[in-house]
Formats: sequence, structure tokens, C-alpha cells
Amino acid sequence: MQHIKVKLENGEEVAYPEGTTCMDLYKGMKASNNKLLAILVDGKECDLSQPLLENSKISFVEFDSSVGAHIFRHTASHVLAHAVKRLYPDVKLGIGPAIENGFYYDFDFAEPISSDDLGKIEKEMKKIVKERHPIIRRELSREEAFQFFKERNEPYKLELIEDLPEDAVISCYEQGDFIDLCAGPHLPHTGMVKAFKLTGLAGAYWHGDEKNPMLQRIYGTAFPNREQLDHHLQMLEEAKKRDHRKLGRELDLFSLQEEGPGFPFLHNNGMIIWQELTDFWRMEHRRAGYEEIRTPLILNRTLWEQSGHWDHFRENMYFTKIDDQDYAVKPMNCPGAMLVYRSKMHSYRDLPRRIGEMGIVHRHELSGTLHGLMRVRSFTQDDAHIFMLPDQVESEVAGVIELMDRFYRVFGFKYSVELSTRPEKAMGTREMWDRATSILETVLKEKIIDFQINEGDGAFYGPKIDFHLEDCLGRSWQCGTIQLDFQMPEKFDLTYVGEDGAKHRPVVIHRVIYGSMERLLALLIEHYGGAFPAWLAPVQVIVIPVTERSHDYAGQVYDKLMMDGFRVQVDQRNEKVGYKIREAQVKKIPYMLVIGEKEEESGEVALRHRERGDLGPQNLASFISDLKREVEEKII
RNA sequence: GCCGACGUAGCUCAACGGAAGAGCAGCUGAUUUGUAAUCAGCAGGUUGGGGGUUCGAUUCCCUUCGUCGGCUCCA
Repeated sequence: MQHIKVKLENGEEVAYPEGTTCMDLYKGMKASNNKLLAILVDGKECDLSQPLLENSKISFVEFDSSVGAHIFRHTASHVLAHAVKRLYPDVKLGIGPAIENGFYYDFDFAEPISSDDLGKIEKEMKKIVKERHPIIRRELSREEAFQFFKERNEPYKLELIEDLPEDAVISCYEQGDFIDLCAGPHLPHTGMVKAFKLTGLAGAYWHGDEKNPMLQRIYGTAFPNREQLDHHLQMLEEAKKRDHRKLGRELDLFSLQEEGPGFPFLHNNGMIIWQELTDFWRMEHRRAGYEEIRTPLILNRTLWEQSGHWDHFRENMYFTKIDDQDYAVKPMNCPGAMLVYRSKMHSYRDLPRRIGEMGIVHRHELSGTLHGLMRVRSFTQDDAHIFMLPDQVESEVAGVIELMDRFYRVFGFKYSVELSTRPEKAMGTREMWDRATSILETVLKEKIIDFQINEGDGAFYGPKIDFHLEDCLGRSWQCGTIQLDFQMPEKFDLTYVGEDGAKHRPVVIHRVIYGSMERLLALLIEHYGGAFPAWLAPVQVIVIPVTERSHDYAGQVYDKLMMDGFRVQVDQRNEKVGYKIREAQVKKIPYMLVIGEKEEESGEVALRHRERGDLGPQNLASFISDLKREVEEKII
């Protein structure tokens, strides 16, 4: 018998008889370990039952890797489908992949099920887990596979088989009386799916296309043990507590009203945060050499025809008529900025011109996609357009990237970067697109920034770099974006006079850093769980007199803080200290100053912080200077 | 937009064919209070809007508006 050499993760080389399965190999090495899920053979995910046929490098996959969690949950989705098939024999199977933090499976039920049925399905799943069905891989020819699923009356599976590439190895996975078309790999048996929960039921189009039939998607999550599952469910609870829609109401930051779906109302507390964010923005942009403009919300149809929005963006725009002429509410700020640029002559010496605008835009989004402040129909972009010479593109893009980093760092956000290329509906030539895309790529590489390429996701006028911030739920939100545009200058016939005295075409970058102010506010609410750092907190300090006898002194403390520019309140209600403190805690006010007779005598304040608790008596002046520093330095 | 669920007092939630209720918040009064809720009283609603079935609808049906969960991370 032939022997093959297997190289392990630790570098050790071991010889085994050809055809040894990974499972044998593993058992031979350690006492059986039920943490092992699958195996990587030369980097490729394989079942444990896979025989080893040639010399290869292998590593073991456990749940604590993302590959492992994926395989684990993919098996969980098969257990789900197995259970559903048992309970509803007529059901047609869609697809059932693992996703971030869980899995789903799409079904076409003869009669729609309701979320009340999930419990019943979970019960059946538990049985299947208990039955410990071995999971067996079978490879078959295209014809066999087609025949098999045809007999089983699984039209969606047939469609999947048809869509598979010519050379694909077609495989099925079998567990007990259930068999599914699947690339695998899977766990060795169903008994390993120890802890799971079905978390939701929703409609989902087959292949995500609204022209296709609507299937019912069952969501779930799964873990190797109860503790991990419970921990995950607790995290979901925590995320619920931080939901910006809930905190937005409780902290009186903003509201959404039936009268304006997708058009948020900002209340005073929300506006304070907004103002701080825009003040910070203006300061940093002035420092970075930006100007600021403001352009109208409603502009004539001819402008939108010229910009290309009329052809490319109309379904997302709102319209109105003025004196019998067509006007549109702006969905983007760029055309306005183009008009400002064109309002005077430019020399090459004037460039680059960095023109910023906190511009309110309106876009019609599908009603079902609206979500708090995250997804709205009216929002404020911290926009800027940079008009420049062609050879300034690289340095300007680099400058914007540095500015982005400065902002995101202040909030303590992690972010990732994506480069989006030519979409199907695009203006301009291939050459222009290729040139623009390669410039962006070069800058990113020079800055040594890791990025992913997002094929076909660019704007219709040029490629872009997107910055995604991560929120407390681990969801990522696109905030910053840098878009190169060789189109607008052409459309608007923008020019500058070059050294040679002739007219030339400038290049334009569109960019936002916060993205949308509304979305940023939502993100910050969830990021900080409503407990804003002092520089953003709507109320920074609350003065709490113990009894009426201290009202005068409390008033003096309040006046002092007020005059020093802090956002301060005084709670002179006829309530006990504990009551006032509780209320201040619930409002997440960073600092509480308790003022009683002791403090009045010593001329001090009793300081309490919302997280650190009672900090004892303090000199008012030193508290003020500490807080000043905390606010100025934007300490998180 | 589509699928599903939901909509009762400012908020959180009961009641579910047979007089719409609680807690918190609000208001009034008492209490002068020392680090997360003092006590008592009062007020608060055409049960999202419209239509229908019924002797009677918050409850059942239709419609409309809104909200929430989803709508490829591809076998």
C-alpha cells in the first residue's frame, strides 16, 4: 500500500497509508475530541471523512474560527431543513447557508407557516440532533443529480444545478432520511449541533429578485454549547437596549412621526449633539483648507438633465412645479457645487479648490427599507467637492483619507475600506473608468490601507472608495466615501486657465466623511449606548441641591458653570437626593454636583460621575478646569 | 415596492364580542430630604384613520396609513 505524507500545522510531517480519512488521522493523534468539526486540506475545507489521497498540508478546524463556525451553522441549517421536511413533506427547499452569527434556510411552503410554528420545528430539530445521524457526502454526475431532485420534486434545486458551472463537482449530503444538494463540508454527525435557536421568520425572494417567488426564510443561530448560545442571546439583548430608536425617544434626541415617514424630527437634545458634530467638522475642514457653501434645495429640471440625474437617478427623486416649470428636490449636492465653481473664472493657480457643504438631500427610498435614522428619505451630507488639476488627484485623495482617519479616531470607531468599480449603468468610457480606478487603487496601496474590491458598485459617474464603520451590533455602515468624477466637469463644461493660457478641464472628487449626519447620530447613539462623552452630551453637568436651603448656593454654582460655557442644569424640585440622582443617571448626564450644607460651608461641590459614582467633595474651580480639558480634548 | 407581524393613555404593557385597566411619566398637596425611585390624591383614551358584519366591535372582516423583522453573506 502507498503511503502519503501529511504535514501538520505544527510543521510535523507524518506518513499514513493512502486513503486514511482525516477522522482516522485525528483519532490516531489525540484521544477523540468532539470539538473537531472539519479539516483544511491544502487550505480547502473538507469533511472529516474525506480520505487523503496525496501528500498534503492539513489543519484542523474547530468552532472558534470563522471557518469552523460557518461549517457548524451550515450543518445546523441542514438540521432545520431536515426537521421542516419531516413536518411539512410537501415543502420545496431553497438555499440554506450559514451567515454571520447564524444561518437561515429558505422554504416554499404549500401553506405559509407563522412564527408560532417555529417552536414545533425547534422540537423536531432537537430530535434530529439527539438521533445523531451520520452526515454522508455523495458525489454524483449532473444527470444523476438532476434526475434525483426531479423525482423529489425540488424545482429550486434543479435551478441551482442548472446554474452550476460545467466543471463543478456536484455533491449531496445525506443525514438519515434527509438529503440535500450541497457543496459542504459538514460536521460528521447531527449530534454535534448542541445548542441552537430559531430567531426569526421572514419573506425572501428566490435569488433576492422581486420578480421571483417569495419564499419563507427561517433564521437561526447555533453554538457547540448552551453557554455560548446564552451569551450570544444576551448580546442581542444588549444591542436592543442600545437601539437608537429607543434611546432617541428616551433621551428626547429625535422623533419620527407618521406625518413624515423617513423624514426625522430633531429635538433640542439631538440638535446639541448635531451642532457639536458640525462645529468639529467646520474646525477640521478650515484647518484642511476647505471653503464652505450652501446651495438651494430645489433646482430646475434643466440642471438635473445636464447633470445626468434626470436619466440615472429619477426614480429616487422628488419633483415639484413652479410657475409651470419642472423642478426637482436635490438628491445630491454636486450639481449645485458645479454651478458655484462655474460662477467665476479659475486659474490653475486657484486649484485645488476644496468646497464643502452641509447639504440636505432628499431621496425616495422604498418604504420597507426605512429604519430609524439609519435609513431615511431626507438627510444631511457633510459633502465636499474638490476641483483640481489632473496631477493633484493622488495627493488630494490621500489628503481626504488622512482627514477621514482623524475623524473616525475621535469617536473610537473601527473601520474598513472598499473600492467600488464600474457599475452597469455608467456614464463615460471604459478608459476613463480604468484610469480613475487605478488612481484610487494606487493611493490606497501607497497608504498601505487594506481594502476589498466591490465589483460594479461604483456611482454612475465614477469609481469610489468607501469607508465602513462598525457599530455595537457588528453591523457595518457605509459612512465616508471618496468618489472620483471625470463626468461632471464635462457635463458642466468646467474649465480653468492653464499655464499655457488655454482652457483645460479640472477633475472633481466628491467626498463625505460622516456620510449622513442622521446616520452618524444613530451610529453614535448605539456606539455610546446613549452615554455620550462630555463634549457631545446634551447636558454635561447637573447641580443637585439637597434641600431648599441650598438653592442659593446651588444657583451660584449653576451660574458659574453656565458662564463658563458648559451645558448645565439645576434640579430644584422638592425631591430627595436619591430621586434626583436616579433621574440624572437615567438621562446619562456625565457629572452630578450634589450641593448641601456641608458644601456650602466649605465652598466645594460633591462630585458624582455617571459611571464612576460618588467621587467625594471637590474644589469647584478644579472640577471646571478638568471638565474643560475633557471637553476640549474630546476624551471618550 | 414585496412577504410576515404589530398599532390600546406621553412611555411600557393588560383586557379580546357584552360598561377600556395597571405601572411609570404629568398635575395638585403633604414631606426639607446626603448619592439610582417619599406618601396621598387628581387628571389622562372616539383603542392609528375609514368602511363593513352584529342588538352590541378595542376584539371579527375589508381598506388605508404607520411601525417592526426580512428581501443572496449564493447548492
